Amino acid sequence: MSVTLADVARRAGVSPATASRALGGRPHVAPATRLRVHRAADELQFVVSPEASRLAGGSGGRVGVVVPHLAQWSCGAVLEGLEPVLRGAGVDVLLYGVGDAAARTAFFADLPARRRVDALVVLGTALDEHERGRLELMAVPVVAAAATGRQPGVHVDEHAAARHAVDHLLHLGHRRIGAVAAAGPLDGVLDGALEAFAAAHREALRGAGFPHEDLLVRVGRGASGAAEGAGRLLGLREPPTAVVASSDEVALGVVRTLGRARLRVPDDVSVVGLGDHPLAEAADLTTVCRPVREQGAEAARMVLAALVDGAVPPSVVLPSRLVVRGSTAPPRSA
Amino acid sequence: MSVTLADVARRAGVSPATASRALGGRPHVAPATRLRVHRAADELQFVVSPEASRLAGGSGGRVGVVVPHLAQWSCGAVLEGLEPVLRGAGVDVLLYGVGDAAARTAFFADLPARRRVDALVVLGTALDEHERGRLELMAVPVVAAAATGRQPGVHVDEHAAARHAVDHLLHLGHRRIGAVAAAGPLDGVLDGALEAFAAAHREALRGAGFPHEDLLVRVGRGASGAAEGAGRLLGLREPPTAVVASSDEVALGVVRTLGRARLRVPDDVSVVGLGDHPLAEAADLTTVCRPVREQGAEAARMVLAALVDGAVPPSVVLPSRLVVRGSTAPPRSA
DNA sequence: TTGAAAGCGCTAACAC
DNA sequence: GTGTTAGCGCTTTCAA
Repeated sequence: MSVTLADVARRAGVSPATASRALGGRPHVAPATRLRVHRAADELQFVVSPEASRLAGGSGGRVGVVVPHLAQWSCGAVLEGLEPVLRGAGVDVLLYGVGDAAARTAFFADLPARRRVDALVVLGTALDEHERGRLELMAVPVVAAAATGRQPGVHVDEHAAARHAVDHLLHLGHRRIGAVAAAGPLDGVLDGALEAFAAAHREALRGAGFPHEDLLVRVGRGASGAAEGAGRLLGLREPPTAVVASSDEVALGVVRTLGRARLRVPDDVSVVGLGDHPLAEAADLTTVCRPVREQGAEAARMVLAALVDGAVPPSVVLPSRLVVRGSTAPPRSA
Repeated sequence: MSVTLADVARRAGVSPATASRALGGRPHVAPATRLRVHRAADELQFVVSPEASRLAGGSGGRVGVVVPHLAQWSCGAVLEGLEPVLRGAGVDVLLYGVGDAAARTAFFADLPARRRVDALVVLGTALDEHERGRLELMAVPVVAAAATGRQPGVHVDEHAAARHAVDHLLHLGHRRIGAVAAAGPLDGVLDGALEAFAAAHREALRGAGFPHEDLLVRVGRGASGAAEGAGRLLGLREPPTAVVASSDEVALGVVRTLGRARLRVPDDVSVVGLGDHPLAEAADLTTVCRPVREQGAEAARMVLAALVDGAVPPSVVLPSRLVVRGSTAPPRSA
């Protein structure tokens, strides 16, 4: 079969216990012995059996990541930040997709992660009361990586992000700033984010003393939602000179609809997105960058800490940052 | 501590051995006994310890997924297809990111998956000789889910995909069809895909009897690459009336550059992408859809099969499909 | 059909 | 510093 620790010990001329200590980096091993053991392990291409190790009370952490929409770039980006930190600390990363409702229900009903992971990271999705209760049953630390939310974890201030966008347009001299709110990059799951978006738009305009009524349109997701939103804004008696969208995806849809109506961006209408989608640069879209990768890394650090003392560290809110590109300009009249 | 099998056995009034058989669905257990054991397990909320189970020779599959770029939507989509199939079969999915070169080298050097997984799925990346050798050392089935490639697994015919795109333009009446080849959605890792793209473009034009020299430009990745590509095509003595891009990302960059040059899509120039990016619909981009999700699901089925009989089933090539949207039209003169 | 016993490969006390 | 001993929680012969 496979090479075992006993093999290594024999070859190094020590007992399994010593070999274990040496390989595990634990104290009370003479440097020379440690070296011999390591050499033997290398020669034999030994790798510890995680099952045996854990069963015997060893460390070997594993964290489960609960992901709603893997194909969503932001989830991937968070994972991309998360994974190296975790793996660097020697912990395995288990994936649990809860994309459709059925899978989600099944996950929380069966808790397949039970006894398989030592901690959980929940990406970009708000848990309801019942789900939270189920997770508690696992008795492992849970950290969230999502939009502003009540669960302990790493969040991004969606309200501030939206404010950045609107403030940028106000700063450029726009007064009538439309807003298209559609299910965002996280696909309606960050419901809180949408509210924050609406509130930020209202506050910013009201604060500047400009009207905001009718300037926010709520639409369905996808290309059709964006098109509808742009259409409704355009149909206004006095159409806005600028538009903020609840996500870059929506923003791109708006740009396209504008183009169809023979309106140029940014000459005729400015558009700002939210999220700094990988394609935003190619599309030359002004947007607000959320530090998604960093969010993942930070969440990873939090679980790591939780793995040590069993308690989840205090929540963190990461800042977002305006990225000015070519889709915004001062209004025509200015 | 946790509820153990022994607890369940005691409560059901049987021996651990019987409880194990009953819970494991193995034969030689009286129906009544089986029922009692299951009931006891439910009442105690018992979940087997995977470590102990595996250590003792039980089943409990785990497959590792090696992913180059998690934030790339296509990787996420493949994962989204893969994960439910695997988890549905009761196997855990472990994530191994090999994004940057360092992580990649480290992965193949340390083989951290060794002894931790029973099979491996490699997403969208070609392995070199050495890497393949390292993987072999793990002595587990490996299936690829990538572009056309030599490794056994699930592939997509990149050549055919590019042909769909060019043929569509030819069909519309275009004769001068430019091609912008940049590191695609999988970021240069599918090197083979780029060659297939170039070859398909050349073949299609040559087959139709049209010139193709100078009509293919190879550029760097990112927005600047796309811009450069479009620029070079536009700078030709006789610029193309249509452009195919090696990915939707690049296509969008081309569209943007065209717009800056005051050229309308598709009125002045048609543009086709490759990949059916989630944003392609919002951007109204004609493209070729690769069945990424299905690719993941199929790969999952292959590993599942491999887990049973230890051998990887024969490779599969999935078809791609043209998706006509608003970025293509007959040429002006037509 | 069921139970008893023997490990799977490792780590953690506790002796030396 | 190092070896010895005793399990971790399960599955699996082998006997009953």
